[in-house]
Amino acid sequence: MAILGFLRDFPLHGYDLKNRVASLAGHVRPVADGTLYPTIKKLEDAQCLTRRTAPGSVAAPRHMLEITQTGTDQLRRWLRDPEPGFITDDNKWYVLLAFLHHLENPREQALVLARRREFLDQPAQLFFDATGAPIPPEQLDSPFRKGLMQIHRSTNLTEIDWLDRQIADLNRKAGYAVRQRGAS
Amino acid sequence: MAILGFLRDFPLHGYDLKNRVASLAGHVRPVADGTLYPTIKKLEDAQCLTRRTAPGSVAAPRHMLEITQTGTDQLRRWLRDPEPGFITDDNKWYVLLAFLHHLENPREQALVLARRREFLDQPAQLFFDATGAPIPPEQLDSPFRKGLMQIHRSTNLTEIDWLDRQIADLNRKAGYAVRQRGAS
DNA sequence: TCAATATACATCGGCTCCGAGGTTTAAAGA
DNA sequence: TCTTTAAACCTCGGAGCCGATGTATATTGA
Repeated sequence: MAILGFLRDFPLHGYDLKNRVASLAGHVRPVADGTLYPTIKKLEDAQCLTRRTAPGSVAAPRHMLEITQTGTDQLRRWLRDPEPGFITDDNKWYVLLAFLHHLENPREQALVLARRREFLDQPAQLFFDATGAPIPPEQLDSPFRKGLMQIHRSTNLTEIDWLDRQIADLNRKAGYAVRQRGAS
Repeated sequence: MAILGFLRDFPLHGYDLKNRVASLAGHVRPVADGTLYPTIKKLEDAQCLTRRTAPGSVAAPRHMLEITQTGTDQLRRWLRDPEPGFITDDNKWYVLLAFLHHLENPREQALVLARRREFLDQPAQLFFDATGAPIPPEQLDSPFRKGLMQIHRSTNLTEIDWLDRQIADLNRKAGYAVRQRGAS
């Protein structure tokens, strides 16, 4: 998703892509050559991108990669109907968020944000005692577990706040679009 | 790490472990049978845990798992000197945090928190333009990328705040310990 | 002039993990 | 009584990813 997402902005060669992906997701977990290049080849085989050789600006020749219509469609499908992990795993969610603007319909964008919002709403019950009964945060003896839950709750609230404002914004935009279509 | 961490609290059988791991890390990404049971076997082979069969309270017989001294040592090594991913990947970091109390020395605990603190300190530069120049957050045209960076910064500050208070606390504790040893 | 470095691409073995499928046991319901 | 459900465990094939290794090219600097 990150490869197609970046290529949707402008054509890039593999090495550049590697650095951009590394800056985004890789801040957390850098992407290895052995992952990137086979993936590029897979996307090429699937006709999601095309490559043409260009002289390297500094050294070896580059393969300039360009996204195709097929690739754009694929990217939009991934964004519109993301796999569960992209909603529940923060790392993946951030990657998705970084390219959500490529889904051009504000109503569809809002739907994706709503899925995340819904996920954040369910209260996290992380720890249980020997009998299986949930332990409330204030009864945890480990200060680290206490902090873990504090941080989790606080960051969730921050994101929920942003999500709600964003969803309202997008629905307003979608509403205008409908009214304009209705008026024309 | 989660398996040994949970077993350090009290003995459990595999099925129970599965639910607990799923509640912790699995809130994000549930753990599959095909992952859990081979891992238990690996830990048993490495003498990190022992198992004895007990009648199932509800149905099929259970394998009660108990952590050994070797397992405790291994757990402490993982906690004391975590792999980079456990510092930089939020999911893994939260798992580590959930069991950090099993590292009993407050000075060692503080050192781990300091590693996370150091990581959070480096400013995240996530996006670049076509020339490779970094794009400042306020110049991003995508509201999602803007929000992404806002949330990232805000949650980082929350965690940094907690980390600093916690590290100070732990060092105070370690200081008392030293003074007490010195006075005796 | 020659080595060292950085750019840029590629492959391969190995490891981890998942999901699908399967087994056994006991309780619950029809 | 018989089926269904849930608990509890296990295995295997395949997919994905990583790290090591290797190659070619241009610049830098000793």
